[in-house]
Amino acid sequence: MTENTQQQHPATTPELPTQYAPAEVEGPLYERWVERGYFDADAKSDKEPFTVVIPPPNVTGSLHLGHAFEHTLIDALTRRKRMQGYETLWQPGMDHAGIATQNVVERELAKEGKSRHDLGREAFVERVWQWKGESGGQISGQMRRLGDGVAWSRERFTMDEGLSQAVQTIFKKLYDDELIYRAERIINWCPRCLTAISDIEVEYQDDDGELVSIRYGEGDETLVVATTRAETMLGDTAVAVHPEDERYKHLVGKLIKLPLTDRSIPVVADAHVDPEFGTGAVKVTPAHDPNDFEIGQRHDLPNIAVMDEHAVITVPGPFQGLDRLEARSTIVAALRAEGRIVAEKRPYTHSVGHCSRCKTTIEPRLSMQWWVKVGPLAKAAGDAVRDGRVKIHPQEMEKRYFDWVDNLHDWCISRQLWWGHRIPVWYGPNGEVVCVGPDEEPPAGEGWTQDTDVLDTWFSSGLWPFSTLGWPERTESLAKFYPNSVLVTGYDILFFWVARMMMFGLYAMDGTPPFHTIALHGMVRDQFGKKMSKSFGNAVNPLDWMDKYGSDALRFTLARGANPGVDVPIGEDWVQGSRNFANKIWNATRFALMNGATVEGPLPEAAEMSATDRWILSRLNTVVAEVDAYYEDFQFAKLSDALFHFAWDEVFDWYVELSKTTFQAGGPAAEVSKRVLGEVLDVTLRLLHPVVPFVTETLWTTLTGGESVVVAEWPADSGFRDAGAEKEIASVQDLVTEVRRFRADQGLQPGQKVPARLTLDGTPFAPHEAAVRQLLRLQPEGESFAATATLPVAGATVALDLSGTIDVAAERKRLAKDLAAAQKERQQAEAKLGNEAFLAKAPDHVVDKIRGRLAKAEEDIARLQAQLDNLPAA
RNA sequence: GGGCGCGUAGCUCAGGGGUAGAGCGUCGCCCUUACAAGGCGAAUGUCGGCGGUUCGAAACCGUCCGCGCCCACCA
Repeated sequence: MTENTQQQHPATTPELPTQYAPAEVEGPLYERWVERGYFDADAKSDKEPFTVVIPPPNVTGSLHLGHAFEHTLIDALTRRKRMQGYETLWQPGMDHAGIATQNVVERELAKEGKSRHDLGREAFVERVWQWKGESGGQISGQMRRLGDGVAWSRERFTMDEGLSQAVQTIFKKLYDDELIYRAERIINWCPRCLTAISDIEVEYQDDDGELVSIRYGEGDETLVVATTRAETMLGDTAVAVHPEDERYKHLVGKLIKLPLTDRSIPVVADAHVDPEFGTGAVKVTPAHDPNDFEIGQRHDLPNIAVMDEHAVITVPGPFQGLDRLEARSTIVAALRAEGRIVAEKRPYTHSVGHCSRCKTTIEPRLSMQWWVKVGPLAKAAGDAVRDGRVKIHPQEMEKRYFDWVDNLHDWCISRQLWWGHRIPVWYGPNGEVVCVGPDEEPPAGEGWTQDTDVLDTWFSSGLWPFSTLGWPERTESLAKFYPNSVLVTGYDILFFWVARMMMFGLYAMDGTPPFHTIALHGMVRDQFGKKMSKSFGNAVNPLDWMDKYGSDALRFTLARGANPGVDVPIGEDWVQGSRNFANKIWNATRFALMNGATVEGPLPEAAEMSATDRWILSRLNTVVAEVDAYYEDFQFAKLSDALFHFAWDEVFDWYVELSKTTFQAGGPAAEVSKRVLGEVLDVTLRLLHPVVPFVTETLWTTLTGGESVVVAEWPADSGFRDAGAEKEIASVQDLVTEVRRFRADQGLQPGQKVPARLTLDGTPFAPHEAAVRQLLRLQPEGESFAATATLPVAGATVALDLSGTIDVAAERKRLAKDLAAAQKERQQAEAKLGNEAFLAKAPDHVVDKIRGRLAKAEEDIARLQAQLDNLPAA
């Protein structure tokens, strides 16, 4: 350190090369953090806890940019809290993701030409565990690369033993409370995955279909029904009409012939039918449509299933063995042959449900399944948000949440899969249910069999906030870290996961909601705002960008795009920009080290500091306060942007540049500035650390000699503000900018020295003369000085000797343009101030602002006029 | 069919009653000993259209147009 700070030339500063090479430093830094136990969470600690769980990634492969984004936000939050002195727990783990993972492994098997049935259940599950090992390894590798400060020793998996215990315990509790039951209902069946899925696992999309109108009945007693799923007619057990529909009143209660069968079915009156729609008569297939099922229940109709689990027709006869699509066209053809198609098929776009995992069209099917009775659970979950015990951020999302929990149907939790938590229910020889749970063995003897189904994967992830802490055991960790402080997750799983955690958390933890705040983020999109997907070819492996630009660059880019609840686009150029920022911080710190910036000891008294020093410290503390406020509101984009501009624009481009002459001159003023520069960098690096942990760690430890910025103290606003210094430096900036502009306009090479006479009216500018001269390459005036351009800026005058090189015409034109603008500005301001209504109604600060604007305009006019007058004749 | 949100610089997005902002991109000049992954300077918008409220509207209200998302049992 000491050696380092004595160096004067970059060539002899071996510790920090001129370019930041992230790939070389990130990996070792991360492992050091882990070894030192920074990320561990101690349940016995006296510190206030800060808990956040990872939304457990599915073990279906590797992490994508969406995970990188989410992890960046969570990691930044916890790193800040850790620096603030909280006992932080960032709970890691993964999700077995039942159907998703099973599908992935089945696809792998298919490559070998095998199906899961070739292996059998046990071997298949073994195979999935093997897959889980590989996928899990990749995922944790990516998390380390990203810098996720998780408590690795506490890593959990939704299928590990403790969590299985939790699953069985809550299942039993719910069953005993009659909140879990078994019933035969219409469920969403995926004929490809061969399992039931819950309502939210169905994705509806508008598909093109054909609506055919079919005449049912014989002779006078006929009516016409329309359908897009003609094949289901084989299972029709009624035709329904509206009770008030005069057209059909005479038929209600009668039996009419069902075409293609030897059955006749009743016409029933049911208010569900919309008489305005189609013909006003609806075919009723209770075994294959949820609405029809309900009509069937109301009218005591039989349920006739016509398809098996593969959606193949099972009704004996000509259609048996056809799959549903073949059956559809074949049946329509047969009906047409009988003259029963009254209106030809017409194209019809309608909403069709698809399996969210494999996109296969769902077949509604009557089936015996296990259900969670959600009523009381959902009520509690809604109330917890309604009464403010749990906050949803951004608040607009609350509406969606209420919409969901207030209108929830019972949750089908059984899945006909092999990978997952097997349902802890045994059936006796006569099919009677014996439950179960972790503490009960099934009765000894023959004939008892366990349910072969597994639970919906969200059943176990719904327990995540407390199952990971040891529940149902009343562990120290549970006491310390439940409820979670905040949940950070995507709005896309608000219903799947968040609402379920709310329901289960409140239920299992005696009414204590699982978290205080739910912070929802958006989805990562490509640089054009398009959804990322593998098939579209715009998906990015986060590792590629991390290898190329560093983890910090990726994290900073993602954080900068993170407006609450809004999707975040990202493109490679932007990551590159963030890498440039990291490099900029790197080099600014090198500069500070080379110039002997110090971090030891108290800050100098205000009276000892230059206006430049006071200005930057004033700004620094303002930024500290801003960043804190933004963190509390999950405004990652804002806080990242504030830090970016403060560091780059204010500290690096102005403070450092203005201080160079001070450093060069040496003496007491230089010592003061060295301390200030050290302070500013020290604090800025700490502020940046949660978002860009790696580069800040290297720089901060080098600068301060501290152990690690991970455990450094989070900066506090000292309260220091100096409005006078801020104003003074703003004036200096104006002066410098104006002269730079002039130089550029006049085509003066940036490096070219120009003799100049600086007249600094009043004291404020005098101390800055040396800095200004250096920044602007202004030399002392020579004997032959001939002022050819004069630029008075807010109390200062700069006369430049341009030795006749000035382009007078161009400058005159420019000045005239500016003068016109200033005059217009003055006119507008005068008009406003002359407006009675404005003066009467506008608030004082607005009026003052306009007055200020007028004054500024007048000053500009005077200055510009003077400049014009001082221009030599062309 | 309901609900929510969005249309602001070439692209992606902040902002939100008191003179239009950022990043990236573009143009010009510079390797000025922290940094060319850099410095300095510049250009760029009828803030989707039309009405209304207001002293003042990109912002608030209405309406229309164009997008997106969520929910829903339209056969």
